[in-house]
Amino acid sequence: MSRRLAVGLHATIVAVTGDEPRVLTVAGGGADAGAPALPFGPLDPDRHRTLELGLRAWVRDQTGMDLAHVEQLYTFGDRDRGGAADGRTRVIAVAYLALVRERHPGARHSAAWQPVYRFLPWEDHRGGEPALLRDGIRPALDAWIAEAPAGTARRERRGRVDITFGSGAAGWDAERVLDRCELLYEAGLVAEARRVGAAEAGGAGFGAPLAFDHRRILSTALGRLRGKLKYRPLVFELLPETFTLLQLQRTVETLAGVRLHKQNFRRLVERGALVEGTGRRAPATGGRPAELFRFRREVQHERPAPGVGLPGLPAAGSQPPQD
Amino acid sequence: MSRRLAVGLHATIVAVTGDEPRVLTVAGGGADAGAPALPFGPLDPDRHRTLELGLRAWVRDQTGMDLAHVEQLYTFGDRDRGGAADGRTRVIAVAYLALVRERHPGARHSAAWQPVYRFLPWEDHRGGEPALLRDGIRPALDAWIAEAPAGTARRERRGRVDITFGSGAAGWDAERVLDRCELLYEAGLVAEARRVGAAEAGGAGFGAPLAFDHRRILSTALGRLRGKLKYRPLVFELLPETFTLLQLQRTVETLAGVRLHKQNFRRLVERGALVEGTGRRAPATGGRPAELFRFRREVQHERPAPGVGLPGLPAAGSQPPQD
DNA sequence: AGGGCTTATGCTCACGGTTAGAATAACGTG
DNA sequence: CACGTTATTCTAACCGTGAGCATAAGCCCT
Repeated sequence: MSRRLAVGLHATIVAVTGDEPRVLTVAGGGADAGAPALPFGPLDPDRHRTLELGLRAWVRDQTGMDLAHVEQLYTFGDRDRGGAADGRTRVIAVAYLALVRERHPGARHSAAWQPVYRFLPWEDHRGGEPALLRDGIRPALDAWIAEAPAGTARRERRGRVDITFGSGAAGWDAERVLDRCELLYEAGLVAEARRVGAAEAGGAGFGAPLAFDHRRILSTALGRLRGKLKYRPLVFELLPETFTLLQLQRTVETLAGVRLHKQNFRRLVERGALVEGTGRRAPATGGRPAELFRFRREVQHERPAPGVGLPGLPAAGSQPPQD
Repeated sequence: MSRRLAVGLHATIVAVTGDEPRVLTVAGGGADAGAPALPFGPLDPDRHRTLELGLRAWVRDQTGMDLAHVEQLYTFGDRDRGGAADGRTRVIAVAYLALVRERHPGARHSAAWQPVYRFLPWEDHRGGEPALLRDGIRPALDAWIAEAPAGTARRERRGRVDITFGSGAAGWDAERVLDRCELLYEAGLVAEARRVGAAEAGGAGFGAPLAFDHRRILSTALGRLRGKLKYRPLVFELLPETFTLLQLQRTVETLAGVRLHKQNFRRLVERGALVEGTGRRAPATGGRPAELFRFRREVQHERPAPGVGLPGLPAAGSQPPQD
């Protein structure tokens, strides 16, 4: 009996409000009835001329939202990834990342904004290493390492944990979101993990539940976003027309999950000519009032890789001496 | 009348032989009967548990090749991208990049290795800016710019050309392969471009013809490969077990399309502990014989982002001072 | 009005990595 | 044995980044 094929267009719609990155979720259907899901809709081969147009169309239908920045992330097609109503259809998921400015509360349907770090609590290092990571996840990972037969297999596990969670000499690599997610899946430490042992013993796993393989998609989105901040002026899609440099910094920190040095951040942004002052000042919030800045859209036509610059990697726009 | 959906798995299989990157092509079917195509096969929802396994399966079937490194690139789904035998089926293409070591000549089918730069001749800057670019493409792009109505539209085009082809203050960005490809499509300067004007006037366009939208896929592959070299030890998938540092450098240059400073390349590779000497020396080729090196597979478990380091961007593994 | 708090903004210094070459070593050949 | 060729080592200038000090400009309180 040959299965049918369907293509689902999945949207990870991200906004930043109140120092917190948020993602739009809907009430999850499917097996995991209770868990929220990322919104998605099927590709209609007749009506949708391109995949991205298809995505935009049904996001508008379902939420009334017009997406600003949209980019494809990855295509998931494992047979057991879920997402099919019946057992007869194989659903391929093409996942997208979308950024929206205003926190448009959707209105219709069951759509709701949820803090991203509810689903990936180990990713927020703005206040240092989260307690959950130190007291919950690392010990659980150590146990998972110890479970493996001593020798190569165990060393293998230890190596992976060190690299992805930055336990060893290496520091925390903010972009390895997906690697961490996959590792936690494998170790049976997230809600959806099918592995019985840890789930039964330690409870439901870390991170709020998400339907199907949507935690993987969300992880891909966050990782991509963090990486791309460095060499693309994506942040500005999430900010209002004018903003203070601190607002800008907080938004970046929020997504990167890391605190940044204020003066240096400032220097990078200004030297990169990413913004221009508007002369106006923001309403004071207790200290000296800050100047309001505006994104200089022209940079995109001036420099090859304008980004905001995160620690660990030099701003990608830094030019080698132009001989 | 509702169309059927099909998913095609497309492989960009790359090897490096004789200082030249090569890609495996097959005789192209479809509309553009003469042009070679990238090999691809349909996803079988019943037999293929994952997309990648599907790809590996039919590549083995068709060419007897076992792929080492395989990674997903992008999913193309425009309605007019071609690839369907009849008009009733909408074919979504999931494109993959695969690296193989030995230049296994395929044997069966019409598979053949072709130099990558035959299809993207403007991408090879190892001998300085190629003549084709200076004398053919840039003038044609200037004409395309001049075609636009003066004002914003024209400035827009000029900006895009400057950024993607590095005409202005910015230098050549080796990774923007896809941007350049898209721009040439739009300007009607590649073989498959449907735009009548330039194609009729200037002949068949630049670059050897490729079927369907496969030039786009190849461009995506080369761009990704160039980008990833910097933070992943991918080159070693393409090299024999042992190699000299010059061989390594040539392979990187070949893919990056750029010449590198020998002494510095050396220093980066050695300081990054990517390789270890084997004591043995290579057969002399006219000068002092070089030592043979071997890839240190352990690095992958030691440092978060081991790559070979290309100019313009610091080696991605460079750590900020660990407090 | 002035001290004290808070946030914004400007500036400096040291460190480490990168660029670009010079200089030296080791091999074959005429 | 000089010479061309390739390998390998080493150095000096330069630049971006990380980190912190110092000053400016608002508010609130007494």
